[in-house]
Amino acid sequence: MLTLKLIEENPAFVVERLKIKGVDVAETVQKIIDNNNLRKETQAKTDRLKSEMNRISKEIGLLFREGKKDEANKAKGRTTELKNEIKTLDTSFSEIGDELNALLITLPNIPHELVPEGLTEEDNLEVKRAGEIPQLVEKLPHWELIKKYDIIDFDLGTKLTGAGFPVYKGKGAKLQRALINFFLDEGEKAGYREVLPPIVVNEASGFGTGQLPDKEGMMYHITAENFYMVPTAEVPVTNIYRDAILDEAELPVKNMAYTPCFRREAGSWGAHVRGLNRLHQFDKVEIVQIVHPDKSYDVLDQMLTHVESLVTKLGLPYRILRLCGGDISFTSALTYDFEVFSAAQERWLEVSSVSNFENFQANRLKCRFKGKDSKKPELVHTLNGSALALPRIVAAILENNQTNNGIKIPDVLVPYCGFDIID
RNA sequence: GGAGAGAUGGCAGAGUGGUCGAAUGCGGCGGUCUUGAAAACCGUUGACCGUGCGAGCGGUCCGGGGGUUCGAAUCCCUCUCUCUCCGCCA
Repeated sequence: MLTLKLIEENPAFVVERLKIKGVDVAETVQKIIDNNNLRKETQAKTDRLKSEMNRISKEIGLLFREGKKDEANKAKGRTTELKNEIKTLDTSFSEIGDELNALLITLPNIPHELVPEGLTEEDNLEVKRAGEIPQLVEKLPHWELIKKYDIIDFDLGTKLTGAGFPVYKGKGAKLQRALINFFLDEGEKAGYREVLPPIVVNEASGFGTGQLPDKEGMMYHITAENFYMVPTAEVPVTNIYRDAILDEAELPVKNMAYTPCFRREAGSWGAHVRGLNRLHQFDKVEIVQIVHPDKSYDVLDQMLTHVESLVTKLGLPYRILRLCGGDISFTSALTYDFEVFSAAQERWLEVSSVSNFENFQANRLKCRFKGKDSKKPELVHTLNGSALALPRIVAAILENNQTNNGIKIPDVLVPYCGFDIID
């Protein structure tokens, strides 16, 4: 969430900038300011009364010690009214605080100045395109290739679970494992520490990274324990640093994790989501950084370079898009999407999304750092990106590398797979 | 799943109704001594909110929430977590 300080100091700026995200928050911002003023007034009042109460309590303590029981009991009488007043004020104080919070969490992050205007994905800005689009004579879409070579089985997954939960078989399974290991090894070379987190998380974690309360519907909910299955490793990996005060010297913190990801994707099925294009369960390696506020945009570039190296090494044609105001996520200040071209579908498929959240997530997480000379802890900046999500990469590899003899495995993956062709 | 014990500052650990934001030790920071360092000694050492230009002042926080009391780290209820024993089990 946005910091109260920013809203207090520059309400017009907040309202103006959020128009780029297609929302008008003028009313909410005004309510927040009013609410905050009321909160301050209320606190000033209660603090005064509490101070008085503390004073009397101490006096009573002293009187008892000196054995002046009558005087002490007399003093007690004066506290009854005070006590009631404090209770009433305290209640309204916490109600005001709850309301304020409820308002604050409805505001999306302020988009960075580079974010293009526009409301739909049509308005995203292509900033780079590279790689050769293969010219195929005979092109089968991946959903036919997987049947032809018997490597991924959707029907079987439907039998075991339901639609969108494929079963990977033989070389198909091994290709998954190869990609995961390749991505993790590349991440390690780039300085990321591997973590293997839980893939179910509690409510506080869901809130910390912004999936809750708004996007509750995206996650599978385990109601018996009130746990959620992770839609991305971002949730557990970022929440490691919830309620943490880091030493400035520890920054940047660079973590990565492989996890399966679970998404309900309610109501988002249609013609474009055949085969591997959209799943309820898929594999992904995620990179996460926690950095000094001054460094976050350099780090964003660094992360883009890393993701770019992955698609390049896999030999996939790709483009990089800077997301426009309407397409960028609620929590992000600046996001770049990577898309690879899948030659049989003749479509660009999103395989990575790299974002700088600035201090928006950090404020929810209460993740701060303290410098050697700084008195006050300061919010960190958080960033994350997929590096990479597997299914669409697999789709593109299968489609782009198909030959009459089988599907050629990209050179970098051959050592991981132990075979160079799927036939 | 059954029985019991516990949760205190960065860590260890005292504190069972009042002057406790909390002894003590370790760690951290500053200083004295030293060519430098170590040792020793002295000082210092949390977060949040409000208020003030500021020094400061006021409030809240001893796992979370609620209660008793003039007053709660301390008593009661409840939740979560940790440990020990038993059962089950990869």
